[in-house]
Amino acid sequence: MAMKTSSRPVPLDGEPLGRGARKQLTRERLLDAALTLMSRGHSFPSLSLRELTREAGVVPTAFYRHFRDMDELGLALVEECGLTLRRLLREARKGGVPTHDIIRHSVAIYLQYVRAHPRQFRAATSERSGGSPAMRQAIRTEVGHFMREMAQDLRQLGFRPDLPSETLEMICSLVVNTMLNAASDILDLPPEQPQLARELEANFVGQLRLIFLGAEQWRAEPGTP
Amino acid sequence: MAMKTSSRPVPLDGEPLGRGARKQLTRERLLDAALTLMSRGHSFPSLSLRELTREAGVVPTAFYRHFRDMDELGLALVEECGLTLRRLLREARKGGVPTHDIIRHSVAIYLQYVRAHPRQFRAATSERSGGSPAMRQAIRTEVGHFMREMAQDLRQLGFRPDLPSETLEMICSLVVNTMLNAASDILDLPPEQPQLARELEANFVGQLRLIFLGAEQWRAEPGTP
DNA sequence: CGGCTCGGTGAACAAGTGTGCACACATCCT
DNA sequence: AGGATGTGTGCACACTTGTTCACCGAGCCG
Repeated sequence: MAMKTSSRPVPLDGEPLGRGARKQLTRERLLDAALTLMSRGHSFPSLSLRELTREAGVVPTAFYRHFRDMDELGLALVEECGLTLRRLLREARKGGVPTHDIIRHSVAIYLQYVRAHPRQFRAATSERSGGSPAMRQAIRTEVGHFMREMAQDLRQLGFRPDLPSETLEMICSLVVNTMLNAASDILDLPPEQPQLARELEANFVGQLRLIFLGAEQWRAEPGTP
Repeated sequence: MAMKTSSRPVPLDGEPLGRGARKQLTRERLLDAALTLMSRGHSFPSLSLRELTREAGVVPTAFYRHFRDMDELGLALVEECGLTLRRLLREARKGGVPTHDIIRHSVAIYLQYVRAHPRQFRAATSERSGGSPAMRQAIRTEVGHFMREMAQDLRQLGFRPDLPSETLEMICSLVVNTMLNAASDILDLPPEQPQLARELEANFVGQLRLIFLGAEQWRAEPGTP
């Protein structure tokens, strides 16, 4: 008669947690496992349910206590990452009006943040055009929120108050896309190549400066330097 | 004894083809099958070898006559798509100096091309940050070629001859990224929504105009000691 | 305390997967 | 012509996958 040592949900800490708290904990473990596996090269659509639960340290069937299927987990993942990344915007909001040095500074902060949360950014940039149509749409919506917040911030900072919101959002969409591309590039270069990182960062700064240069000159008087 | 009607490589045409030609034909069929499956929502890393050969109309083991594994096929796919897309650049090269109407025109041509080759663009934008590290690197290289060609063209057209190649490539990299993002957006919107397509196209045109506006106003290093 | 809820478990299944092997047969090179 | 080459085939194997089912036992509510 084998001793069935079943039901050992949280071997880490012996603290007695509430049952709801415990549920959300393993739920977060599943989401975290997805991010971890993705950061190891797997792309989300190629993740298997079993692989995921293995990484999370639970039995495959436990998955269904939290999500109907992988798509649902994907959507939850997008939402969580979106929240995390928008927290970044709030932090970076402390910067000022877009002048050159401010851009350089913001870029440094941003890239530092990217490097500190590689799994989230890898997932965001990876599945932006990779996953299921539903997931793509969700990411697009999230990026849209991001872009709109940035536009609102620029307006509030008194940047080009003459421009209609439409134009401002067009500009911010360009900025956000550039930021995400830069994040993807940064995460892909070999870790022990500070020179490449410098070049990439300089490139990134240049692109943003170019964009804001164009934004400042947008619809300005033609032929008046 | 059952009649084994084996070895029927090409049931389509009875024309006797050279054996090497036949090989390349099924090779292209495999690549084509990959594109087709991807255009149906599958992302490349989630494609199975059997699914692919099924779509291509060959037996699974025949795959190994052409590629060692799926990764190798992926790289071949990237290369083929890169060639196809660079052909586009040659066509679009007939445009002139970047003025506003020229940009609008080029955008129209580009989007038309995107819509005419949805599978290639879907694959390119989808796996740009999605696939295996090797695949990402390959796509990055391909995009780099694209970007360099564009920079060379701009130079040859006499656009900002005072700018160093580095800056020009920085600008073109921004343009290329914007183009790919636009392609991804275009392919993702519902097919029966011309209004959304118009808005997206206007957005795209605006972003490119913004970039070139900034590029025209760009001045050399503002003092970096 | 006693029953109920419900997150987690293990066993089981059919279906699909990658890959090795021997074989057919059209094409090519002597 | 005749043998060599090499692409496509069929079969086989071990393995993983998603999903079902009954069951356990801790947490919660009366």
